[in-house]
Amino acid sequence: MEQKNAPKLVIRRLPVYLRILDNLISNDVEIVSSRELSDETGFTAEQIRKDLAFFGAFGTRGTGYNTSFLREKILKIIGLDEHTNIVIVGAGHLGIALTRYNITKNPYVNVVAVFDVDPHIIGEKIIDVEVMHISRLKEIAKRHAVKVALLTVPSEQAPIAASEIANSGISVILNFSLSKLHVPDSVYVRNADLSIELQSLIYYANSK
Amino acid sequence: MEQKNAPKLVIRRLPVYLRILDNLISNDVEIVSSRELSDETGFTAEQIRKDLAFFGAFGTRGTGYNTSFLREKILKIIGLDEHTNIVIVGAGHLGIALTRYNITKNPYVNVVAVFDVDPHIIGEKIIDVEVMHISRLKEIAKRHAVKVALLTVPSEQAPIAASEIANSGISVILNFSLSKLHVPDSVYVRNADLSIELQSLIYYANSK
DNA sequence: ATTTTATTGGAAATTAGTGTAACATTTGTT
DNA sequence: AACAAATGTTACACTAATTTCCAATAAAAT
Repeated sequence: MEQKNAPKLVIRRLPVYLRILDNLISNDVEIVSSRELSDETGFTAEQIRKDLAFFGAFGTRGTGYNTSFLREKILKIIGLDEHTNIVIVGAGHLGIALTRYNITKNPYVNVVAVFDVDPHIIGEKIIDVEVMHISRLKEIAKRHAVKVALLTVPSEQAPIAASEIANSGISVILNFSLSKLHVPDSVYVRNADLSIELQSLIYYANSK
Repeated sequence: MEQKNAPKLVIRRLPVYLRILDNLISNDVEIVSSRELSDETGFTAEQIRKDLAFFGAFGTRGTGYNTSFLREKILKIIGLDEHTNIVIVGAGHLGIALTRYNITKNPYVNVVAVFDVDPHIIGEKIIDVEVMHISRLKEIAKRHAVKVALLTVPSEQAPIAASEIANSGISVILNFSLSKLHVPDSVYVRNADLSIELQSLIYYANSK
């Protein structure tokens, strides 16, 4: 899409801007300056301008950024301008939390279904999303062109679930389990490991 | 503890090494090379050696690293050599998931209690951890010298909960809500924002 | 005992990213 | 027309992080 690869850290900041824009728009704010974004995010105004300028000139000099326009641009950059279909594999507490969270708070991502193996919960609904048996994963993934799976099963079951996901044609896994996943190169895995997050935090807690 | 500040990214990788060492030790593996750690983690062997060498010379040349010795060293560096007491504020699905997860999988961190305001769940137990009313937070935090709180309440309630946490003497918050927390400077907040993680992931999913 | 092989650890070079500043440019307002 | 406000662009220093290279060391093989 762009000539140069965007720095990873820039990509991580874009969703932060997006959220603030959503807030501003719902409060009928039409214009925002990099200074105001700085106050909200904690990043410096210069950095915010540079981040945005990396992808193009989205602001108007002397005025600031049009919130709706900037929001559209960021959506397009991230690739959220069309709804992204995802599935959640693992209907435990974490899977349920993520499902509800996405449905209620994340307007850009659509949870198509939640998968599990426990017969007691199959057929239940989490808000309006059905819990299905994992054997239906491939069928559903194909039908809805699912790109991303959130993996929230217990670590012991993660390798099997991961190979089912890979087999269904899904190419990106956000792995919440502790297990290292061995999948074909065509599948991109990002680990979102909450206990690692916590442990690295404790380092800073102790050095205060 | 050390002369220079350790790079943040090194600190984030240490828990990864720790987990692998735990696995190796439970399989009675006594020696591991940076090459083998590389295979497990995906980081390069050179980087792993450099990460560890930052804190001292823990390996023996020609051989590798003694797993138990290295584990002890890393625990000491992070500050996990003595158990760290934490609390979880918010007994929803995410709070319950994190509580169970820590109790069963994270031997270094001790969840003292879970707090909420919903009278229906107060007094219940999550495995062996009691759910208490938030009004008891200060008392419990003082008694158990709690350093860290995981904040898992809905975003609307996050600011109030955060000020209760700050008021209880806890100095580090891992914030899972979407809300930006305004707390005194003495409190360190780290945002663990799952939807931002997901959105930045989608950028990479689309650029494949 | 000597050579070979495996491996760490440290120095140096390189790359990536951030912070700061300066300033031309554009827009809106008075 | 003049002024104020804000972006976008460039330059540069600084810091963080990674990669590369190789000497030093230890164990294994001959």
